[in-house]
Amino acid sequence: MTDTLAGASALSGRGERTRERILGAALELFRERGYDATTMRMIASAAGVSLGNSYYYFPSKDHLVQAFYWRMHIDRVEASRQGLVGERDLLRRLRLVMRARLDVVGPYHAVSGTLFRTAADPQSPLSPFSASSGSTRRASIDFLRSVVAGSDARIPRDVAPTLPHLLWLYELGLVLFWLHDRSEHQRSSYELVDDTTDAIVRLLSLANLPGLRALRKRLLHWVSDLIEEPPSLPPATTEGAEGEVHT
Amino acid sequence: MTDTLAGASALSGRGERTRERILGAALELFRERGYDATTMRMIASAAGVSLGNSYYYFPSKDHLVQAFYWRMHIDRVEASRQGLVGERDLLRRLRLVMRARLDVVGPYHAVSGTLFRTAADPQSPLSPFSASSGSTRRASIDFLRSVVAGSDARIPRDVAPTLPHLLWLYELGLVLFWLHDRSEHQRSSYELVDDTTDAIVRLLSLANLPGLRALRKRLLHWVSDLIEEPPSLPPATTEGAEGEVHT
DNA sequence: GTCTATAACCGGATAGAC
DNA sequence: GTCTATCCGGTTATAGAC
Repeated sequence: MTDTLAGASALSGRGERTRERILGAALELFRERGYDATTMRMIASAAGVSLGNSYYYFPSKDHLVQAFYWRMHIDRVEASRQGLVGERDLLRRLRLVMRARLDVVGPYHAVSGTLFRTAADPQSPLSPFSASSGSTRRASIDFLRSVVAGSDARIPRDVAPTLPHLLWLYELGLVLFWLHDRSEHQRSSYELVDDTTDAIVRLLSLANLPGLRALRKRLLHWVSDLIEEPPSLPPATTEGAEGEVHT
Repeated sequence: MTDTLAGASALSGRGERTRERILGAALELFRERGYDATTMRMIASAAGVSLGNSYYYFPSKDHLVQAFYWRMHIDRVEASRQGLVGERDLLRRLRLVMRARLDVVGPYHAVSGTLFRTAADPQSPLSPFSASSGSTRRASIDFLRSVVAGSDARIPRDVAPTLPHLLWLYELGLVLFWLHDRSEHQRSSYELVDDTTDAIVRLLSLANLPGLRALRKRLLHWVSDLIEEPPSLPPATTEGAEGEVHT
């Protein structure tokens, strides 16, 4: 139950539209003025609602960021849809979706550092690894799984189940690089996509080489350590008790 | 001039002691209650100074975190000193200093996520890549250079100049893993140190293999992209004009 | 359930007097 | 260098309207 908030949830038509107006105003202001310089009071007035009402839909400023992540996921899936149809080559499919990933966040490059700030804290609900990021995380991993599954590549049996998680981690690293990318239009990041997707596909085809088998075991071990779902919370508590960090 | 603040700077004896009292109180409170729950008012009163006076020494709460980073660097160098004496084996030297890195931050594990939060923003002066982190960054890289130089390992000519930077990046990744490490006493992170320092030394000895030469070029290219000193600011401005993100 | 309006609290940051 | 007073914005609380 810590997890429902990402998407549209169950809101009547009117509420839905209000929520959308607030989120839209927020994202626009974030892009224009940055995160810190955008006050909740501004967002409310730009959306034409009261401050209190903003908090009705988004319990905190951070929740707007969470909604932003979800939006980016949706947009990215949408942006890749066309290109994926009929494309069976794994390299091309990976390149496509990773480029799409960068495309959708592109307009937010200047703010993204600040937006991701909170996400860097593992204790924060906004951490990509947290329970409350679960829906976005799972949706992303599922998407990546479908990207692989839709290709004609043969994936080694033991790698297959972990591969989507690995790709998700890779994507996280990519975004981290992108954040620090000072080249114009983040061209470097796009080049990095080309280079690394290529490397990934190569490594996959080499994974059966005896010399790499040990390394592969190691890698899978470490990834599972990191990716493992956090221990489920005691069943008693129902509220969003994420560890009282944000007091 | 954006860079002086990390260490002790030029303060009279009294100021020096006051600064130290404030920093000490802050770090203690951070460990005990976490970053967010520790208010500047608490820090000031624990240090026996007024709120305003705290701000005289640390222009923002973030600056306390910057001082924390510097302190960690110092402590880590100190913690490694003994063990490095007389040790010429590169693997052992690396393992030693990386373990020391984890040792010194250990007591801060619970808070570190929050402390590193701001650091995740590339625009923030606290970013490890920023100009104002320059002194700590350079000191760390210099230290790593000395760790390599003090060993009897032969480093390929083209790798040698970049190796300290590479190790610094590796260390960053290590700390990132450590942040998310939920094993008791972060044992996983220590195992990761053992595994990866080993891998690094192996890779170094293999770097001359023809198959790896292209990969090496690639890697060095990407690292230089990331590590490159940010373009120096226009000479006119003297103040800490880091990009007005924190308003 | 959706929304407004308003006041208040709290903590980071600043101004300016001593 | 040190203080007190004040501002500003995220957040909460309340009380009530549609």
